[in-house]
Amino acid sequence: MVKEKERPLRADAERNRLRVLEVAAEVFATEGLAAPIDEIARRAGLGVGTLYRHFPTKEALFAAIVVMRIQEVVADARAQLESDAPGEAFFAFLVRMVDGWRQKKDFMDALASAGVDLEDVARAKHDLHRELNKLLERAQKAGEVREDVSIKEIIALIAGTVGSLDRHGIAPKGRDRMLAIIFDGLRGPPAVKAKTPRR
Amino acid sequence: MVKEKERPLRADAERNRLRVLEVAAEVFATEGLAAPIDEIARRAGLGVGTLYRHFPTKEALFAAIVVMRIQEVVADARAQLESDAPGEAFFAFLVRMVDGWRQKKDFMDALASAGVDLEDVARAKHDLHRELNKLLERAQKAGEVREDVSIKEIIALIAGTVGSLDRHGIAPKGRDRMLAIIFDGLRGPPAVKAKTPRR
DNA sequence: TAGTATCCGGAGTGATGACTCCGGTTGAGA
DNA sequence: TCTCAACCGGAGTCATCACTCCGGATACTA
Repeated sequence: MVKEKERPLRADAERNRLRVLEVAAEVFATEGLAAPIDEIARRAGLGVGTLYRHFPTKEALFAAIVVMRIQEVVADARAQLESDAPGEAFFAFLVRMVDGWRQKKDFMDALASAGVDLEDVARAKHDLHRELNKLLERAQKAGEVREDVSIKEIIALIAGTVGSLDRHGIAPKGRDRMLAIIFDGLRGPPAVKAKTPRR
Repeated sequence: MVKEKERPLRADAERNRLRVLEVAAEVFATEGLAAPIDEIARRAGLGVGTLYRHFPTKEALFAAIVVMRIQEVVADARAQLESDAPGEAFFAFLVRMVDGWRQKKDFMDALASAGVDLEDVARAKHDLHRELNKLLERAQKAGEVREDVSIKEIIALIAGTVGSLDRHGIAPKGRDRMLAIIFDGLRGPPAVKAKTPRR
């Protein structure tokens, strides 16, 4: 991969780039990935041309946002690694992940492998898995989380649940119960307990 | 609502109607709801006109399939009510629901309130909730499932999880672990246990 | 077997939306 | 201040789809 000589963006260009990113993040979050590019341009007060100069395709724009979001989560995970209560840190992190993702359809769709698959996103996802795994392993070593589960499964569980919340119109109380179920399951033993015995 | 005098469909019409339903179910299941109508018509060996005569809109066609699917699940739930092991019946039912829905994106999208919202679908969903609730309450009375959870939350939990499976590329083993976590959580007590204590 | 209500096929229509192109504008170095 | 590379705006292009329309084909009835 040849590294291009990068000239700093002109002031107006830089300003517009950030504005597009900001507006697009909001629009995708509320309207979903199906939101028209023209709408984003309109809300940002820019022409579509400008938008396409900064991000060559809609997918690229979306990917940029996703990478941004993932990096936020990674930073959060790193912060939790400072905590000296592994279990608490782990579960608190999951709760924050749920709150942070709620109503961010864009991110939900994307964390999954479906859809966007650019190099940047792949790298960000890799980082995410690595950091979360640290958090998980620490909690497992402390005996606070069952041993037989992988971070991939936990992400799927949480992401799926978050996605379900608005799709099924679940109220905050329901959300708490759903999380409680998952958390209890995560704490519980590796289910050595046989299937519910027949009476 | 005025009831129309219904004349039985002509033989060829009836045949085509069923064929459309069958093909559309398969196409939606594999390609998702975004699959073009023309593609369905092509695979069914029919013109689009024929298709639109039987189902006035794409949404109506989709709704018909969803109703069909829900009715299958409802029938399954009713069968489980015959069992004399409430807990086992309940969990076995959930497992079958997961297997049945896997890779049926159409159904997944639709069970959620988002999207289709025709009367027929609403009624079918209502039936589904009613029957599953019987199954749940029976299991709860038998002490096999925690008391504080509603059927709506369980459906959201299962639907979300199923949706996650292929989006996150989870292998069968991972799926089993995810289900084990949820099931353990469902069996466990209403989490009276305080938050993980700080050391 | 003829007559006709019903049904079929698929070209055509209109709407939508991603993306391009280029004449006009602007920031910043000399 | 002058100059021009870099940037902007948005009308226009092209592809995709849901859905319509109507001349021709087909299944029932008498």
